[in-house]
Amino acid sequence: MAKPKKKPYNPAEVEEKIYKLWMKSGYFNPDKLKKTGAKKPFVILLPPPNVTGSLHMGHALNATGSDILIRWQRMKGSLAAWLPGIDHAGIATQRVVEKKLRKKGINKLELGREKFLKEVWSWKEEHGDIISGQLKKLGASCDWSRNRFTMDPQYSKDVLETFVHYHKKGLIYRGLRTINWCVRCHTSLSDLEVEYREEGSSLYHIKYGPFVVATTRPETKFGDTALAVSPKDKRYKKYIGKEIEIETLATDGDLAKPRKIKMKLKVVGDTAVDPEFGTGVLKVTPAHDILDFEISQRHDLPIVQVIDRRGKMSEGAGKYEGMKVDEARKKVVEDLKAIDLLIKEKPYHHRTAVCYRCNSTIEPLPSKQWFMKMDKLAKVAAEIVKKKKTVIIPKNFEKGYFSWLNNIRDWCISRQLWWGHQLPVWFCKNNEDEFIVSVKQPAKCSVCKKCKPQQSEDVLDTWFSSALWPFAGLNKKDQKTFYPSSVLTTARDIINLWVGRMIFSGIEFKKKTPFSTVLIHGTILAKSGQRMSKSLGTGIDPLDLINQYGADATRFGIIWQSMGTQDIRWDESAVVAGKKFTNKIWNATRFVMGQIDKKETFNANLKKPRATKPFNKKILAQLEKTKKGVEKDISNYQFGQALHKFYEFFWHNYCDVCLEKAKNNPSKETSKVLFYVLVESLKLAHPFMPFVTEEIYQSLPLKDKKLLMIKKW
RNA sequence: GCGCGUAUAGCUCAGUGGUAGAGCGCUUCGUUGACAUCGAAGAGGUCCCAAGUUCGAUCCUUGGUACGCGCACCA
Repeated sequence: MAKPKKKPYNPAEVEEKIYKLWMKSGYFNPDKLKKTGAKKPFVILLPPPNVTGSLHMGHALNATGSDILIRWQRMKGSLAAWLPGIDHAGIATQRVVEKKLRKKGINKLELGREKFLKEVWSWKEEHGDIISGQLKKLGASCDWSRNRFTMDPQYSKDVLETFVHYHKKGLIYRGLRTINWCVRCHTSLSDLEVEYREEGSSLYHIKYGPFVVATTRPETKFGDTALAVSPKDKRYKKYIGKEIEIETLATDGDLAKPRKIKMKLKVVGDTAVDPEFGTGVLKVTPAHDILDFEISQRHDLPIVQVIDRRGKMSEGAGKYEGMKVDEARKKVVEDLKAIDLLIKEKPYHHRTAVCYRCNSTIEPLPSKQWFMKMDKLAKVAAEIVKKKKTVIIPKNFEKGYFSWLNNIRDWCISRQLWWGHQLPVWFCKNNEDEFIVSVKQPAKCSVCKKCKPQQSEDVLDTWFSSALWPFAGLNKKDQKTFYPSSVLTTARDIINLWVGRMIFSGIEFKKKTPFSTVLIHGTILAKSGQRMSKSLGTGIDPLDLINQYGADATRFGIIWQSMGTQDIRWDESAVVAGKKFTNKIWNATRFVMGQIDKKETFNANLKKPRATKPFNKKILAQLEKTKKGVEKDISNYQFGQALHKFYEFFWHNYCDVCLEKAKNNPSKETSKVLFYVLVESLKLAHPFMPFVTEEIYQSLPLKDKKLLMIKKW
């Protein structure tokens, strides 16, 4: 006779049901948790994923770590609160919606700001919950009743009030400066939003009168307003402060006939110039290079713009006007060669600035933008970490943090986008540069006393609003309970972009650092060691893993590989191990239940049974040791180590030895011990593998049992 | 350029100043009572290289090499 097939544990049948059970219980919400006697807040902020995002391995790693901490603390009796939310992600979202409209043949500009924003909002309504749903699939026990969006009315109000606050304090100003301009997104970017890409290019040596200048960007030469040398450079000392006459490329006349023209250029001495580089002479092009702009400010040099906002040569470039920058470079080099001003061309490895969102070239351009003065705030942010009010784990990231803060420039906070928090700035219609800063629209202009001022078209940098994440949009009572939070777990690439800014914002507005610990987890890489990315085809979708192996197995697989804060070369075999392990727990339970008298029920407050038999004594001792080890590891954020300990105990001590012994020595004592160890194991495993443990727990013959999720640790 | 990290089994990684470990994979054997998503047994390692400290180094020190990452205004 054929043996009936046994059914292994099937996560698909269990997970959704269990998540609903948790949601229905309300214990994700600390208000409800309070009724169980929980008092001491333990708060984690979910780094708000972009509204455009969908769950990737980084999110999954981050969320699993946070969920382990939150579930552990909840079981330990803390008032555990995991506050989720979504970031409006200015540039990213605007791009997505623009693309979508373009496919339908709709142009953003034709549509107009108001209608475009309507489109973005409806896109948000449609997509805004996707990532929350994916986090739920992973088992994340966030307090969804407090789900925030960075453009919720209250959140937006807090953002605008922050702007007004800083402006009143004199920390926000408007100014014309050369800033990073993305020619595709058509907006300014902060220094932190610029990334660099290695590119082979050329270093051109060009004749400038008595000098030779080495540059990678000959096409910007029409915007030169000086030459700069190091004040210490003996070769050039005599020229400093003088005007020299040079021969250069003319911008007028026939494009086909390059010719020379004479012009005068001032020579300045500036310490920013490295005498060792190139020829030691720098052409100062204030409009198209940020360093050059700074030099121009120190020496009071004029700014001549020759490239426009589309990345094309502008009027200042004369006959080259309208050419794309790359084209112009080729042509200018050709022309310089033709008139014997190009000395040589050397291959050169160069790092080109690109937009962190769209990856296209950044063009430094002069533009009127809003800036935040950073010197004082940076000092505050550094102090907090120096004094260990906030501890960054691992410690070596502190170095980068400090070096960023020590060399910081003012933060460009305005963006030329439509999607975001529109600046609470109102311009007088009769005086271009006069404005009023106010959250509400002023009824009458206080400058000209006549007009109805018009709001600035700009919006704020997304990171300006994310900087307020630890408290913005929360009501007063919640702020009191949930600020400051406990641990922030996040990826290393946003330490400065986000974490540092949250720290000084927290001090500015709440007088306390927003979190005592920042845990920087590793990065999950492809097995090849490459970065996981969709475009490289190296990405792994955690949802595929969940569908194939179950959420518990996926979490197991991630945590199994998370040893401390090391990067992870992703290996799916760990998820396979996780699936086997969930099944092992499932089957061990079936065995234990078979050992127990069917009519017997246990008190939910199970006491440690007395053991006389050696193997029973032994397993109880091993359990205690494992508990201690797991507890210690979780406290130290060593999630992988904790999971390995539990695995070793459950599989190799409990199942391989203890259960086998029990087969040959059945007794009342043994079954009591087996049952006790099982229940304790479920508790230990729950933060790591919440679904299967809860499902089993619910099936146990326990009187007055509640949820494993809130079972006392 | 400066800073940081990593190098241990076929793969992904733990670990320890004194016989080297796990998961996955592989080999052989084992299916009538928890589990074949299993059990038992096993193969598989110059612990990157060199020097130093030490009675003893995979571990500590120094110097290399390789790979990865971060920062910077070298035009």
